[in-house]
Amino acid sequence: MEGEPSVCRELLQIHERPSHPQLHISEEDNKDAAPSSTFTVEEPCINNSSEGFGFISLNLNAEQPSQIEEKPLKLRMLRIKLDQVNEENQNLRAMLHQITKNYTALQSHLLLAMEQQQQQLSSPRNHHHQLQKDERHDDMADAVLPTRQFLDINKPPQSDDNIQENNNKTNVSRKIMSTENVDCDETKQVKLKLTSELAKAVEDQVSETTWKKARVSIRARSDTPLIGDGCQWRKYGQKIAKNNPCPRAYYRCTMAIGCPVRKQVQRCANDKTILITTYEGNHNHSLPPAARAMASTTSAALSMLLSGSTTSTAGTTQLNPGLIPTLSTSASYPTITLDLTRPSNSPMQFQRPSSLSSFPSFPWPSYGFTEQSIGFPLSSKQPTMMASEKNLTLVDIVSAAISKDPNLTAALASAVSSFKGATQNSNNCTQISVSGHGTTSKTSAPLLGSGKLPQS
DNA sequence: CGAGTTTGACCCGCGC
DNA sequence: GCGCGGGTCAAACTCG
Repeated sequence: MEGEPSVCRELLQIHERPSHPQLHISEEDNKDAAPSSTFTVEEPCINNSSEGFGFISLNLNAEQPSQIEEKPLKLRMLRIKLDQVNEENQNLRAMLHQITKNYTALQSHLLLAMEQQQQQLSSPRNHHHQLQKDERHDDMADAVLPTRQFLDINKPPQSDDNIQENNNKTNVSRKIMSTENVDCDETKQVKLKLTSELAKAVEDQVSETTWKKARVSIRARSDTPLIGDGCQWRKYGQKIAKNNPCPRAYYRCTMAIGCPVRKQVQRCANDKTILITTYEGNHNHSLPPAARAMASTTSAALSMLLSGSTTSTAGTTQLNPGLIPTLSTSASYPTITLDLTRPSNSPMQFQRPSSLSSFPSFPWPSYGFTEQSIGFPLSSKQPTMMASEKNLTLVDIVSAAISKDPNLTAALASAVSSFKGATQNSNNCTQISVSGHGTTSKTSAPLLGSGKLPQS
């Protein structure tokens, strides 16, 4: 930098690295600069015609050289420094604008992917084809959606310092609740953003659970022994539990060695068409897209349970008669149950594809599922009816349930709110049950990678 | 033959 | 300490 007008060199360097347009002028540099030099600071600005930053020139010294000589050099230096600060401020503002822009674009992309997934659920013939697309979308969604798996257990107790943070997270939930009824593009964007915030909050909150073990239980009608959930399981035991003639099967996740996630599958004693699947533990590996959706869903449910963050009445006011949270103190561990077996008065209509119009009408409305998409009804006369396409997964049921119907989220909130009060009277043995719309499923395909179905 | 299931035995926590 | 019940283990078994 010796003996040359360093400011000009600096500006050249700035042009060469527009992504980091920092102007650095030291006093040493200006000692070498000729007194008559014109100092030019370029301010970054948003270039609308192309991506990245553009520049506008700001000439700081329009004075004549003779006038410059009259002013102390220190004043000019201060002015330059001031403009440096302004420039940095502008730069940060521009970067923020760009990030916001990218974020919005990403959200739109995610929304589009979610809509495509819903369409895919409605048209099972495209199911396989769409799976590949979804996988690509899912890679992108990884940056937004939480990767927290089914549950977190054995986490350290929540400290008092986290209470304020939790309150903030609670506000995120409330914000989502409060926007449920508004339906416009802008609101969709806001909701999507808030959902993302909630997902992050979920991830944080779940890790702060005060309970050693917590579970998510899902009740769904199914004639088959298992409902696929995107994961690979191995049965390691079976037991006849008390007060239930139906055996309880124990499964362990085999997608990775040492994965601690387990699940129990048992039919309801009162209604044997209801299959109760209970998840426990936290995957120690990456999940396939379907299982990841399930993980997000169950984590969200569990998070609501663990945070007790639903003192807001926004959720309860939107409950429809089919979403009736109930409380039980029979569970050994804190358990949140998503009951997808009860019918509701949802305005969403059950769309029957024309190809199945000969089948009788079933009373269970669904979260946008068609009979075809959920693989139902399947009579014994049609045992080979699109087995792969009709593999309704638990992911489909629960994810669609929550994404399609905000009332289920509200129901969760309401249930947790009730639970919060209930836990004051009972110790860690409270079970929450949240009833959603009735969905009945019948799957013909086994679980991923599992060659055999358990004979429970 | 390997992967997955079955099933009786065993372990462990909890209540009395 | 004892019994009960839920959960897990592991050898035997099944299946492709």
